[in-house]
Amino acid sequence: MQLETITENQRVRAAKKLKKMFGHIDIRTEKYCPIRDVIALASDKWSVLIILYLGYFPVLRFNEIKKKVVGISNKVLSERLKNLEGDGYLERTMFAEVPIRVEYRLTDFGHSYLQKLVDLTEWAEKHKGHVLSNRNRFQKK
Amino acid sequence: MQLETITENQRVRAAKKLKKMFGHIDIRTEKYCPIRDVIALASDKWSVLIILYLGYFPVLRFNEIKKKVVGISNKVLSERLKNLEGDGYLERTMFAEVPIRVEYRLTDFGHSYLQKLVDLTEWAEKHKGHVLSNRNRFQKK
DNA sequence: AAAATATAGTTACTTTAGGTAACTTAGTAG
DNA sequence: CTACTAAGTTACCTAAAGTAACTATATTTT
Repeated sequence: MQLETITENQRVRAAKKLKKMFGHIDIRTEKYCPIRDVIALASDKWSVLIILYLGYFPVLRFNEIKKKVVGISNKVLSERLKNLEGDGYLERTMFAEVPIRVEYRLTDFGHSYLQKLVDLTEWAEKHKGHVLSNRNRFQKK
Repeated sequence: MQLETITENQRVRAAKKLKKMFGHIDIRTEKYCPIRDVIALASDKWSVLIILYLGYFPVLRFNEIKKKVVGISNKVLSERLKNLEGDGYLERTMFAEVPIRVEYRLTDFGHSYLQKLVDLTEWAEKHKGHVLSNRNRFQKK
């Protein structure tokens, strides 16, 4: 099993940031909580996969996304695209051709979020072995 | 409205990382996908809030978490704690007192994930105004 | 002229996950 | 012997997610 190497320094920095965050925003009473109101919409697996694919392929059409994000249904893809567009992560361009053509691409804001997701994905890729072996061991108990 | 300032450089770096990721792991065919198998479990709003609170308050008991993570039910809190423990983010210590006492704290691995969540939360905090004004405008259409 | 094709969805229906509230367990205090 | 406490669990109900068939529209094929 892999040893985690979080330094004391990193831990202290995180604690400081949290103190700042929890000091300024009280997640309980704040009208807008960054987790509940921002992250919650854009951090489910489908949205994350959509954004990552749009980070890799700058322009994708509805059915292209559907092929890449294996397992997603029309209904959920359509919902997620609408939400992500609504929150400003991506833009939708419709061409009045027949059959209709619609293109999706990340906005600048979407690219800003993409940076965070790439970080997170790298982290997950690095640690997935750890998670999965833990999960296995736990289930056997 | 706020202007996003993602440099061309950052964008290129993200693209390179993605190329590397998409080159090595094919999210479609991989047996274990970091998004579907790791991130998906630990990125829902309840899990994120639990981990952030455990980052700020190093040790918390069941009912303490429940009070802090306002709105969570016993059932969901219990489920999330079990999942997060199972995947190795936190450890559970039970004291055979009466009434029973149970303590939760982050593992080293949990602290490693906490770093990413703090980053993400900072980002969300910084950009929540942007998201919410977009959302508003979009709904009015 | 009728039928088939293509894309980007939508709709009706089923299944699963999430939320609500009452209940459980065990030992101590009154 | 009744009440209380902490940490859950259980039964029930609602909301979200998944499934599969359907729609609109103009072009292409038969």
